[in-house]
This record gives sequence, C-alpha cells and structure tokens, in this order.
Amino acid sequence: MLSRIGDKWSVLVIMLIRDRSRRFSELKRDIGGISQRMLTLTLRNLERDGLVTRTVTPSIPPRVDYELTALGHSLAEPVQALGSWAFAHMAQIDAAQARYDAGAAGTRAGDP
Amino acid sequence: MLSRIGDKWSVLVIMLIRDRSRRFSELKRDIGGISQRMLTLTLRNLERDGLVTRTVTPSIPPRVDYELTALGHSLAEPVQALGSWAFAHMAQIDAAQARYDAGAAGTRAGDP
DNA sequence: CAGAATCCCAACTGATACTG
DNA sequence: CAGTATCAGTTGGGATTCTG
Repeated sequence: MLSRIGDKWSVLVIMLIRDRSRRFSELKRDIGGISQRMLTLTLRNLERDGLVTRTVTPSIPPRVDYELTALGHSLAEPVQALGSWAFAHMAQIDAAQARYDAGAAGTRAGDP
Repeated sequence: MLSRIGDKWSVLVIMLIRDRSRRFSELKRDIGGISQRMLTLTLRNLERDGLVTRTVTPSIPPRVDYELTALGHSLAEPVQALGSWAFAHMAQIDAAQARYDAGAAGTRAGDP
C-alpha cells in the first residue's frame, strides 16, 4: 500500500478528486506534466485498490468519471496531512539540502 | 519531498529511529532485506533533507549513530498516521484487489 | 474523448568486492 | 564496522500511434 502512496501521481489524483468527481481529460489537464499513459495506470491501480470508482457514460464522445470511494476518502485524510506537512516544511528542507550540498562541495574547510 | 516519503526504505528507517538512535548495522539487521548500499543511500538522503543526524564516533571499529532531528520527528507523525491507516485497511484493500482481479479475468459474466 | 499497444532510454537496485 | 566503487539486471516513464 505504501507503494501506492509513494506514487506521487496517485497522491495528486486523490487530492484532485477529493471534493468532486473528475473526468479523465480534466485530470490530465489539471495535473499537467502527467502522460496519459501514467494517468491511466494510476487510475487503474487506484480503482483496483478500491479507492476510486470508474463510471463510464457510453455516449459519443465517451465520458468517464472518477470519484473517491469511502475507502478513498478515509485515505485522503492522512494523505492530506502529509501533503500539508510537506508544504509547510518545504522551505526548511530546501535550506537543509542547500546546507548539506554546500558542505559536501568542499569537504575541506575554506573551499568555495 | 513526497518522493522521499514514497521511498519505502525511508519510511522504515524513520519508523525505526523514531524512539531512539540506531547504529548502521542495527538498522541493516532490523530492516532485513535492504542492501547496505540502499541503506547508505537512504540515510544520506534523509540526512540531506535535514531529517536525521549522523554522528560518527571515530573508534576502532568505527561507530555511526543515526537519530531523528526535530524536523524528522515532526514528519514521523503524519507518516505514522499513514502507516496506521495502511495497516487498518490492509484487509479491505486486499479484498478490493481480489475482487478487481477476479472481474478482470473473465470479463464475460459467469466465467471462473 | 478515453484508452490500449509499442518502442526505447534513463533511473533505480541488488550483488559483489575493496578500503579506512 | 561503516562505508565506497563497479557492474549488470529490472523497472519506470515518456513519446508515439492506433482504436471504439
């Protein structure tokens, strides 16, 4: 399961459909940077895990909506918490990385 | 940052050193299944992110302890929440997957 | 519009051997 | 003990093309 959470696309999808159902193309557009292949795979996996439902409307053109299940909603909470943490501490982490990288550059004292 | 959380090894390490600092070999043994290479890389990244401290004791044999920073501890909480969720809903997810896979096998009705 | 299939390169990872 | 270095195998993910 952690592998699914670890998948950044899954997290983004969950966040996006948390409030309302979304169409495939809508997700693709809103996420931006995801290939349709990855979006398809991500949604399949989430569906397989019982986290989202897939509703096909057989019209022309076809239409598919994705929505969180109850299970999906219960997951969305801790995921959201993690997201908030990441957002809140982004600056600290960037700073830490910069510090670390600076130190690693010249392992000897007064280098750069 | 999500990429770090997604890394299963990172999560395990964080969980393990949450209560007390641990030595390299201790982590390797307790995690089991991780190569020393991956453990090294994982710890490096966590250190770079400012989530763990690395304390070298230059004795013979050498000794290195890893410990969570304050930042690391603040991350451990939401991570723990997520872990709890995963554990609590493991059965539901397995069931959902089994159902999905069964359905996928024979897309036609009464197949298996 | 939504998705399946194919190709192909890059990144991650494990096993092994060597060092301070 | 705690790494680093190297090699080879597996996987991930993007771009492209084709359908109902």
